Amino acid sequence: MPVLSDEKAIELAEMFRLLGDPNRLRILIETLDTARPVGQMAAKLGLSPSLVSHHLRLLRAARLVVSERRGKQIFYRIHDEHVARVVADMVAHVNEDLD
Amino acid sequence: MPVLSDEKAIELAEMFRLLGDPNRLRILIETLDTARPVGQMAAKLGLSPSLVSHHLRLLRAARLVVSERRGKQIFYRIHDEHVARVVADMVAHVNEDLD
DNA sequence: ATAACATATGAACATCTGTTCATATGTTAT
DNA sequence: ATAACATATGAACAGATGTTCATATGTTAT
Repeated sequence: MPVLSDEKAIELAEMFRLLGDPNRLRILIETLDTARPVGQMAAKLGLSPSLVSHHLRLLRAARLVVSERRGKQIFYRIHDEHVARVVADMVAHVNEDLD
Repeated sequence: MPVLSDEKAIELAEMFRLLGDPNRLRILIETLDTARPVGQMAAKLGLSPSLVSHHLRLLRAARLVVSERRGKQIFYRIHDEHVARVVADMVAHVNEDLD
């Protein structure tokens, strides 16, 4: 992890920033195991479909999730395994507070 | 990655949020390979010592870095390998934009 | 003790960000 | 075409956040 260009740092930070909101993070986590439609996530998480859609737009623009239409619904799933690992590693870190 | 409690989600998001600022992320990355004093990082990154100190306080409070005094200076280094891996994985994701 | 150095802290401000609400777009039925 | 459903979009507002500046604390020398 040597020198990192400022541009890369900004791009990286942008990714992390998107994971930095509780609701947006919960939405992303929902897409980890399988593709899910907006309404289902909204219902499960107790959020308005509008809010979930707003968050998914940001996650999609940052290539953290991908979308696919199936009939009336639009399914979202995680973009790739790297993103899943990022979340998993942070979970491991948080669960390590037994100091 | 099944169900995640709301409290855990908030704690997780807080970690990611801290990595979500470019300057704060660059500071954290400086501490990845070895412990570094505040002034050195400030000089290298072109930031004021005050700003670096503010950011390090947040990173330290969130247990993302640990500090150690050596004489007049205070050295900061990454808290553990999990955090380092989180950053490395996200770097891998960003560098994968060859779709 | 005083000076010089290194870092920390608090307040203040401008900017950014998540959320809500209303409305629009697109899809599948009747 | 119309209705019902699913998601998207835009504006607007309240609250959060990064940065600066001034000042304080702590450390090593003289």
